[in-house]
Amino acid sequence: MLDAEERILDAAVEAAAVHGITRLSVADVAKRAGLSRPTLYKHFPSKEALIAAAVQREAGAMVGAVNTVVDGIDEPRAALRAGVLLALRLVRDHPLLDRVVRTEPEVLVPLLTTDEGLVMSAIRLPVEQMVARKFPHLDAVAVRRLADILTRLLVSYALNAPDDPPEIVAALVAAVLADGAASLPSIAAHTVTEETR
Amino acid sequence: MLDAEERILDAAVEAAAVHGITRLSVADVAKRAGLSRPTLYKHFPSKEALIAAAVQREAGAMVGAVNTVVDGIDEPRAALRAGVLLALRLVRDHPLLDRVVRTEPEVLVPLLTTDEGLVMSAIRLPVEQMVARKFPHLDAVAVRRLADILTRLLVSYALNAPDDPPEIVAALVAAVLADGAASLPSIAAHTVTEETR
DNA sequence: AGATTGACAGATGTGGTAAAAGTGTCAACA
DNA sequence: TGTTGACACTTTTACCACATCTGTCAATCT
Repeated sequence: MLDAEERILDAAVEAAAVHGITRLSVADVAKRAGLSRPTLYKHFPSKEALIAAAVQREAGAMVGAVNTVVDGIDEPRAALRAGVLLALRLVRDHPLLDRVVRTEPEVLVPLLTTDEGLVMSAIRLPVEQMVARKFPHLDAVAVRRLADILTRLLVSYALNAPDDPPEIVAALVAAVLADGAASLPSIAAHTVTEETR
Repeated sequence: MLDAEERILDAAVEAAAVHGITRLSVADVAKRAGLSRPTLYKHFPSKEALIAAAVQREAGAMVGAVNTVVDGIDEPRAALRAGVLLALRLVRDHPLLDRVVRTEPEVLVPLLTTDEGLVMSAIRLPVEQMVARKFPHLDAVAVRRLADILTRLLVSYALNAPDDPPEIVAALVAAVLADGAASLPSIAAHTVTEETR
């Protein structure tokens, strides 16, 4: 049998994807995990801690996957494009994130505005580390600023799906951030077909 | 005496900045404009039309100001920087916009997500036209994509104020979009002092 | 003993309703 | 012609009874 806490986190993500974040109840999570509420409270001290652990696990998995892809490519612009592409696909295909953005986006507002941009700062850290590894010639300040721009674009694409497919967007962002507007015409239609998995 | 409709729009913006968008009442607007509700309804057929006219006027003024500044500068990167700087200052100093983002950002959610990104598409049009004028060597598709990125960044900065001052952000965005990451180190501290008005 | 659970107290959220405020439109007035 | 008090209708607010949920026991089971 899987680790109990992993099973509980799976149940939490599943329940949230079905009923939404605002309607998430620990009774529902416990039932899906095959145990009762008091047992669940032995593993997680509160509902808030349960949610925090779940989002941390989901976000960590995404960051790890993107990190792996990025580190497997030497050339900065190609690595950037592959990382952005994977990130776009992960957020688009994540059932819970998709559910929240589509049906209850208002819960994201406090995370994006009030809490000093909690989401922004959480995403910016791994993004900044990746940028630092791929653009070693940039100093720390330039890295931070480039990471800020990239983070804002990623959040924007996650909240408001672009018209173009992820392959185009990834190639576009990588081209502009790496080489500026002058490199834009190099993003031709063939990029789509050859990159489509 | 000023034109009645202009006075009504002034009153509407003022009332919304004080009481918020959700608490905006046409009785309040009428009182501030120095007339009664029935008279106000002679000028605007409904509350919805009044709000639409107000945001259209405010947005139009901003777009016009940015357009003027951008068209006064030939060099693309400098024009881009000046336009972004002015846009950042305008949104930061706009009392109503500031009030909405700070105290009732949830009203922005439907505008940014559901309505097919009504705000995004409204802002993208003038941005796209400016980009097309300043980067004439780019084809229509490249212009649209560059404008999309610029629009997303502007909206992001409006919703979530950056750590750096507008002068830095403007120089940064202009440098990256025009020439890519390689041009980043050229954004030094002197840029701030010499640009601060 | 260690893990699990039914059951409880307090907090939180839901549904329904009556009062209040707001919208849009008259006919009457200046 | 331009303005407004007053009206019907809709939407919002305030309240309360009720249901649900959270977090924590002591009791139960293995």
